[in-house]
Amino acid sequence: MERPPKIGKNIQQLRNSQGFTLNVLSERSGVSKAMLSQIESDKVNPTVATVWKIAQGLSVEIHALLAGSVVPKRKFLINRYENITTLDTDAEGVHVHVLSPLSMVEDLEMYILSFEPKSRLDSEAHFPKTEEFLTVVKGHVRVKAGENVGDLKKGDFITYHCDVDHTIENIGNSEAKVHLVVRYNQQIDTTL
Amino acid sequence: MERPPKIGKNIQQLRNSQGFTLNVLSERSGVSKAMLSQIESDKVNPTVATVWKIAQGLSVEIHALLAGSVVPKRKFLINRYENITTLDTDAEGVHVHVLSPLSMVEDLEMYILSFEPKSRLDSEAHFPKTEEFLTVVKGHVRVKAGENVGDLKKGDFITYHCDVDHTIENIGNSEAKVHLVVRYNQQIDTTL
DNA sequence: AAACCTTGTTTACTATAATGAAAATAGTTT
DNA sequence: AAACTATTTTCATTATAGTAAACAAGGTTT
Repeated sequence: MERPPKIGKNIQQLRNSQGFTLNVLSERSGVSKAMLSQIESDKVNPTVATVWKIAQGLSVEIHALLAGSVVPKRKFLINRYENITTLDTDAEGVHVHVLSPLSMVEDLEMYILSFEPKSRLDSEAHFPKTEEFLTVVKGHVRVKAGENVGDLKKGDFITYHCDVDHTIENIGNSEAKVHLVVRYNQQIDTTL
Repeated sequence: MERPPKIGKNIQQLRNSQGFTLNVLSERSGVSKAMLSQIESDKVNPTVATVWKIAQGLSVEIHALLAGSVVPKRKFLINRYENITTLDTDAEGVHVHVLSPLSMVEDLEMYILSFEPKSRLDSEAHFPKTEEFLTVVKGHVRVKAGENVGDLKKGDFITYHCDVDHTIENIGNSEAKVHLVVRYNQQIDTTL
């Protein structure tokens, strides 16, 4: 996005798709229909509060209205096993395979983690709102996130927030392997 | 988010974290420092265009500034293998394990797909901007997305947009298994 | 086709976002 | 601590977002 987003079309499209008239949306959102009309034709420069009220009336996130009409780039990227970068962690016996090359996706990272017997990976609290999604591919692991603990076996799935210290450890006596998705919600949280 | 977002703290925090003064940010963004000061203390109700300019000056997406200060719910949800819902698809020999229960995550879905020999899964074009991230856990598969084709073996990773018809098929003579992440970018696209 | 209704636009006005300059506050140096 | 500098806040003014009411355009009904 190189210039301020034109949100008029987005709003109009959403309004029409839900079959709302300007009057209806005006009632639902608390924004005058005159303003709605002008916003839809990009004649004015609405405030955040107004756009937010419109989003409420349309039952969508404000992001949906601000999204620029960017032509989707059609992606088709293969990352071969032999090309996958393998990080050796500071933790003994833990190997990290980075599936998603950096900048492939804005806010998602995917890894395969392999744990030798009795090895563990300690992570400090990430940025607020970061969450991890872990699927056990092989073996037995224990996941701790803050106060919480869970033992998992092959095929189990867990999701947790990682704004607290968390660890993954191999509790079996053979190699363990997990598939890990980390989502960075780069939203700023002021409550911390 | 139940009321219009208070963006002042977000901006101030980001500005400070980058070591910018109001003057610097004013120059970088083209917004007067007086306005910046008032916005940061939530005394005014800025325009979308203004907030967007500030985001530019801070080198972040506008979304980062609008994010509400919601207290993060700390998630720790385990989905045991035996409880995982298994869908039998219309496709013969393809089994879908839904790792992430619906509504666990807004816009991410995770699956383990198992393919008996010679089986395949055809998917129609999803909503615009949907992307899939596939890791081969076992066996050999061929992925097609529109014009593109790729053969993958265990450990390979691929990401592709799926606003076109796409298929995943087992091209080996034993069971194949893949880990699939689907991300629904529910942003509105006006160019279609 | 005139009267009526429904939906969207334009107009006149008010409230307030945005600006530049001045005042205040905080932080350093002599 | 006074003098100086850097940073933020307040003030007075201008530009414009937002509103309510009138207007215009399209479609139905009688």
